[in-house]
Amino acid sequence: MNNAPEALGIVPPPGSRSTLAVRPITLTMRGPPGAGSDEAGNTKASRLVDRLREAILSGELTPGSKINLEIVRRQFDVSLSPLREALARLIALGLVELQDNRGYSVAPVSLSNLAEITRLRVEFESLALSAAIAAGDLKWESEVMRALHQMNGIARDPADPATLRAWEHAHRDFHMILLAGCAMPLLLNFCLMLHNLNDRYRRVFLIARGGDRNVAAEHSEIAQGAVARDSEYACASLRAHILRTGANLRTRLSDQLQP
Amino acid sequence: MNNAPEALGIVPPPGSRSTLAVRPITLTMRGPPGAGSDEAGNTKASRLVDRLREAILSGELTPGSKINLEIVRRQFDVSLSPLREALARLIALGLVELQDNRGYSVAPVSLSNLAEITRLRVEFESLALSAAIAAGDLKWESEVMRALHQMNGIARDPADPATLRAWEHAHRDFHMILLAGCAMPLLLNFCLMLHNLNDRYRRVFLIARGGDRNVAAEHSEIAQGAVARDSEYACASLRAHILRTGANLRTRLSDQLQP
DNA sequence: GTCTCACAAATAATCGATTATATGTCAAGT
DNA sequence: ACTTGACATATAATCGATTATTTGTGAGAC
Repeated sequence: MNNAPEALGIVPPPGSRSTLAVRPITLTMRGPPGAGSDEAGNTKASRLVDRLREAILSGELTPGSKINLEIVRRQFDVSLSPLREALARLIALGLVELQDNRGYSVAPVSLSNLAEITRLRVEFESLALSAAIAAGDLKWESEVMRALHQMNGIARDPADPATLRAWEHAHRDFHMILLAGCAMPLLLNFCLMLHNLNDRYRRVFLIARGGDRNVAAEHSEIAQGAVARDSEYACASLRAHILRTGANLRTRLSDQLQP
Repeated sequence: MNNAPEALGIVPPPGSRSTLAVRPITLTMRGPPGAGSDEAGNTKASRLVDRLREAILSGELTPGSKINLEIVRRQFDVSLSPLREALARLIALGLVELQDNRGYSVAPVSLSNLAEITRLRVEFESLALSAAIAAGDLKWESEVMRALHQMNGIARDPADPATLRAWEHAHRDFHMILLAGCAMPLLLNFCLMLHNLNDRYRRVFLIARGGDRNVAAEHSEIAQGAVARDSEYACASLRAHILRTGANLRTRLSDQLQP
């Protein structure tokens, strides 16, 4: 036991004397902080992760369906190696599942799954937001306001999917930047995952009717509470926002499940 | 947009008419419920996941170090494909990180990381335990008692690593079974991940001195509170247990960081 | 009719070799 | 001496082909 590390194919990090190293590497997230891990991505596998995530979140890949590697491989014009690697990485995002020797499948949707996502979002995002309000600095406040403005500046046109995607992107950015001040990378990752899963329900089951006027107001409310450092108010607004969306989705989903 | 699903290489789940399917597939976890995803694993990639996880949790793979694919490949006598896939899956467990074109590295350790793990465990496990107590049935109670007995029946002999591993395994099982009644698979997964990360700190930095007599008592306390359906008591005990371990680890870790 | 087994087709998993990218080294220039 | 750039080496990423496993199908037994 406990051989020299080199014997196991690992290279001690630079500047570490023997056992330990404390490095500031971003966990799982690439690119600048606050970016929803959307950056271009240099490798095929990374680009595949982005494309497949989008395909799943948009509903293009049916929830619960099996993923035929050969067909996807041809579709995206890649080899199996990066495809399998990308799918394996999507497990971390909660978007695909794997059964040994039976391949990958798109994460299914269900009422109970939606309920859990909503409940956990309430808990996790409240925790993150209150921590962010306690720890965040002026730069964070500014970022929140920027993201809010950016999102509210995008008009969602149901006829133009590009605007929908752009808004979804800005929306996720807003929520993640709001929480990013909490200085808890693991928690942020969990929140991002839940957000992704929630987005799928919204995009697949909530045919974006343009007149979501109150949503913009809700977001503003949350942001104002945050920059005013009013943790109670901000968290209550955020909770209400999440629960409202959740209830809305639950109705739509149960409609579509027993038609 | 929104082509026929078949065009994108996906196969609609059996029994689904057109868009939806609600299946009971276990998320990310293989094997019977309560098993810490430790089952043999049929594919090389799955076996690699288990072996690499053990290597990381035991500290055999130095925290923060880069992983040289060629060396590991030879070490474990596999090809690159399953190795990369296994590493990609370990991202989901929080044990490795990836930087495009710079390869994989073992997740680093730090005081702030430990602090976050401890804090999130307190939050998440309290939530899960109270939900489990509210929702769990007699079968769940019995499982908890079984896991408790199993764990307390294993004597940890510092001279024999096999006993240490066996206890770690039983310990993780106990904690996960305790929470398993909560019927929130996503939350359970988060708890499992945090538990894994915490285990590494304990195994690497806490040279198991055998006389951890109070730990057994703490576990019994939690279990008794759980089966007695005393949510307050059980959660308080669990919280105290987590915080005690966390404080203990913090001391050891900061000692080793500045020797 | 239905159950079981054997076989065939489909698909998942893996391998060995190749290509692309990053890292280290050294010479030329300032 | 220090920087810059070109080259060589090391390593990560990808490919095309092969192997292993599962799934579908049909013949035969009961």
